[in-house]
Amino acid sequence: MRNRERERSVAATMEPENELIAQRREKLEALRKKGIEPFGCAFETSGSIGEVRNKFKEGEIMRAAGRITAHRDMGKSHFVDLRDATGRMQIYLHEKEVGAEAMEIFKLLDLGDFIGVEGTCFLTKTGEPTLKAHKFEVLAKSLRPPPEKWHGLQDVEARYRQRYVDLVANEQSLETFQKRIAMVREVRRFLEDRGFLEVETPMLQAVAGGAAAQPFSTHHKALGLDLYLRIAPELYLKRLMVGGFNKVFELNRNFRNEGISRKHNPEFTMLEIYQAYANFEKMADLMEELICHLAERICGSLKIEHRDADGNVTRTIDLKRPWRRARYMDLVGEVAGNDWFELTGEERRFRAAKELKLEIIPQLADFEVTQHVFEKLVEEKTFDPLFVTHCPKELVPLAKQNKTDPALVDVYELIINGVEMSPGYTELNDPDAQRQRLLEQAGEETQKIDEDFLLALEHGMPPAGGLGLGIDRLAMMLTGAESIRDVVLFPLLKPKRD
RNA sequence: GGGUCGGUAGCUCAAUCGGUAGAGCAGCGCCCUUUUAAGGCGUUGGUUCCGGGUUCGAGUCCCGGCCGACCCA
Repeated sequence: MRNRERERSVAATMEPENELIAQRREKLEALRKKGIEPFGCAFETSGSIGEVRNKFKEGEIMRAAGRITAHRDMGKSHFVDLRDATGRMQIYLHEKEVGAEAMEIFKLLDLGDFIGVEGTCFLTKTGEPTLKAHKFEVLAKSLRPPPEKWHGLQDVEARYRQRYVDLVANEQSLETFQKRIAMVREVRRFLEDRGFLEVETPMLQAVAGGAAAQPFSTHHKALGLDLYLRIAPELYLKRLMVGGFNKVFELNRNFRNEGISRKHNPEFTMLEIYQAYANFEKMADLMEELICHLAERICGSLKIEHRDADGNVTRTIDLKRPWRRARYMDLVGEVAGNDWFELTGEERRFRAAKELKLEIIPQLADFEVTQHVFEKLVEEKTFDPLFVTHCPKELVPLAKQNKTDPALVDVYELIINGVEMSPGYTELNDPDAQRQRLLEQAGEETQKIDEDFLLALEHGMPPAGGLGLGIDRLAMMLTGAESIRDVVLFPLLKPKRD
């Protein structure tokens, strides 16, 4: 009694109830009146639905549990689809098998409810593997109706806000996330097989270093200490190099307090790898190998096809090795004229604006004008893999300068699918040069100097290669997602208010 | 931050020039013992995102706001 009263008051505090929800609540009560607890307990299964389907053998008894996603009512016999993330299994229900009482309970079930079934495997006329139920249990009642069965959940906002509904209603969305999960698993296997150790370094940092980005700030009460969520793990992974770890990686979240776009979520997943005694070229080889491995494992091919909603191929990315490697200056020359670097700053601005039709705001430094040309005319137009090497040092303060041209750094920037996918460096391990470079950059980028990191370098860091890989962007490339929000389970949105 | 587009039943979508808000699915009732987007007959369901304004009359036009998508910065 008391329970029921509490339930009513819970219901009453929520939004005005619609008829469909009210009906489901009535069924909930009706089940309880029959002595059935609609939010059941543990149910022994023969495995996930996918596993039951694999083990399926005519005549054998199996137990499966899942969500009811379809009901085909033939009068005395009923067909029900049971689903979980591993697949679908058809259940056949008939009064002869389960008894009249169970059929009364079955009438109180809805699409979206969870049940557990024990039944005999058989094939229908059309050859569909089916469990002929002899008993079933109610495992959980769903109080809200599922989306339309054919179109699924289309509303983009609802798909992000209620991803759990999206995953149930849209098979394509489920596939995308399963691919992402497989990708992350394969990255770990690949690196472990090659002797890399996975490490965990601080996400709360007193100085947010390792990249030029706005951090999120927070506060530790007990220490009275302002802290930042990390924008990169780089400086801690390098401390581990100092500590004697020669091959390490970290695969986890970074946070950047900046704009949200098709390519940016404030929290995103990054892989960083460091290898002692390597250089950027060795890291490029490793990256090539890793991404090809992932493509083969997840997509079964090095040719990745992106399709639109109608299934037409909109883009094909060819990952066939070896991947092109070209110098930054040569690539800019290809699109902006081979004399680009002989021009004065003024001439470059003029050409970029007038001939190349780019918007050049006056605040840009000279190297930023060139970088803008690079981003618009090279990066955004390059879909097959391209390693851009020997970038200007202003762009990369943590990499080693080139021996023959100190204006350049020994790095690659890997572009695939029109976006920067992975940077790789020959890491700077000279503490004095590192301090100088950070000071040069700190002026404009408000990057504070991490003195403890410099202290670590003074203890000696072996020469090393390092790389980063944007896992979200890689997932977009491998799944054909147009937006990062389609590969992040719960992307950041403004809360909905009344 | 700026621009463009969008928000209609639980879901997917209609609604002509400003003139009674509709359909399919889901739900509910009935028929049907191998269906699979099951089928047939009937039927319920609306704060048209929110707040103002114009008008005899607003889902539609105007202003403001909220949320989202895309583009730009």
